[in-house]
Amino acid sequence: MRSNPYKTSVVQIVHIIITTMSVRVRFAPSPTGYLHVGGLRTALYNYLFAKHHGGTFILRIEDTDQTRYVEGSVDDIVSSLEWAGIVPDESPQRGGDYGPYVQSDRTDLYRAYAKELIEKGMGYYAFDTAEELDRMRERQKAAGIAPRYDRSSMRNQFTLGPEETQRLLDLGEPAAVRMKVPITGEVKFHDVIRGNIVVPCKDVDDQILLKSDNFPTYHLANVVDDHTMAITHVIRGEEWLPSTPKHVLLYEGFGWEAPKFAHLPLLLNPDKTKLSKRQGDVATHDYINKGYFQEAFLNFIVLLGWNPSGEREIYSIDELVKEFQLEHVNKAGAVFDLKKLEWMNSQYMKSYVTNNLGYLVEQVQPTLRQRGVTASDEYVGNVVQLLHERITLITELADFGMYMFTDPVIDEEFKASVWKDNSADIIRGILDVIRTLDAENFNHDTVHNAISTYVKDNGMKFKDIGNILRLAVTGKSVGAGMMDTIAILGKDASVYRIERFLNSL
RNA sequence: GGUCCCAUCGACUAAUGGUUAGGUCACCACCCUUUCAAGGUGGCAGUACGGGUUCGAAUCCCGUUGGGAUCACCA
Repeated sequence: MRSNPYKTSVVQIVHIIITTMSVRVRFAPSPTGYLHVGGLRTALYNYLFAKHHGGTFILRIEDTDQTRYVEGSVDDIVSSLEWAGIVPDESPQRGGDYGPYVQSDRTDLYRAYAKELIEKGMGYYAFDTAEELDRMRERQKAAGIAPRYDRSSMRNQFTLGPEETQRLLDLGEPAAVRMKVPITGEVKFHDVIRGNIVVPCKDVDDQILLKSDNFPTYHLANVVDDHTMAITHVIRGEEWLPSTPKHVLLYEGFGWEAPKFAHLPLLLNPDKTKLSKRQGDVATHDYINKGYFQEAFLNFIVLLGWNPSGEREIYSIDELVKEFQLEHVNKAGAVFDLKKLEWMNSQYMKSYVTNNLGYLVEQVQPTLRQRGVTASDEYVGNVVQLLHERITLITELADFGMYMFTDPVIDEEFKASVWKDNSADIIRGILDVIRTLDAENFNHDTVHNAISTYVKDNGMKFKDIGNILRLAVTGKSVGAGMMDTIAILGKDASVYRIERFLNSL
């Protein structure tokens, strides 16, 4: 195939024409808390798929359960997506031609379609109370059969008859609308990631479509919305797979063409269960607050379930858009491996140090100010450069590198382990050497040369002075190379620190 | 328990009937070295099991086992 570039390009062009016609996908979270990292990945895949095909990415809020609504969660979702750079083309905030984009603003629609379903004989009224349903399930459980709505024995329009049903309706009795699932036959559908799936109708429950509070359930609302919003591909988590037959049946009932389905593998805890709060941070804002880089986090999360080659790890968002293919999404769940995330973050750290140091300085300055430290951007940049290989998160810089901004605190344990009788004399000697250096021409090389000469002249090795010099200048046992550290501190600060240290002896 | 989904190194994955099963994280060793890192080199380690189909199977089919999801007037 490679040998015929002409053929390849024609195939590509046809592919592009077919697939860029009008891909429309949506991310549809419910405002019940924060944006889960699994949700972020779902949004990312939707976004990449849309952009890859030149299509439209839509944000829709699924708030049909009023009891679960959590104040502020829409803000969290929107701001987290914004942080990630996953910006919807249509959304409650932006609007669009297919709005409203909040389900609670669309309830008239769902009611009308529920009514249509009843008229078509695909839906029916049910009057059972929560207690009656509980008892039904208990009976079924006792009998050892699967809990399922028993259309033939419960209080619904079939067992009650048309007159009684109408009477109850007129009385304003609380009524739900259920889906009338065929007794026989099977539901077939195709999943882009998993292939063909067949489920016998007898295993599909008569799902509630419209609750007695007149709000729709997810099942009705998502089908109606996806159809009316002209969604072409439903890309969602695997947890929706078991209820997809219901949705397919609804599309058939309405006489609508169903969108293509793609069910994404789950994100997993280390013990392989569905990623949960109990075993670590699951909110996107947790990772934002910890200071993970946006690009690193996205890069990490996108590779959880999808990989364009297996030979490369670092991808820019543009490359991801270019490479993304639903067909290459894995079927099996992926463990969320923090260690690899940290590695990914440090890779980006390194690249920012060489390509975008200003970005890092911008991130560090607020945390320094919080600790009462004022330092120039230039100096902060130098320190970031000096220490970045020793931290994984840029937010750790202020803690790890505080000794570069304030008077050192002596690590007494370290001191005890390296301090010898002649140490003070050596430090004094080095201090004298540093004093002779030109403050204007004070850098790694001049410092290194001067100190090396001193070491050699006194018949020592660098090993003999390294630790005590570090102790005198930084107070700590770990840190960047001493010559660089002293050079960045500058002559005055270095002299001051060593003098201060000697005075404290 | 019913239904559905899934199964390559410890983890993320590549290999879509023909490779000594490749890469990355983690781990181990060595090198570098003034500490700690970073970096370099090398190593450990995998097709869950059993049957088929085929000249040839990680790859296709069946079964077993294991794991997961889901079974609400939640999404």
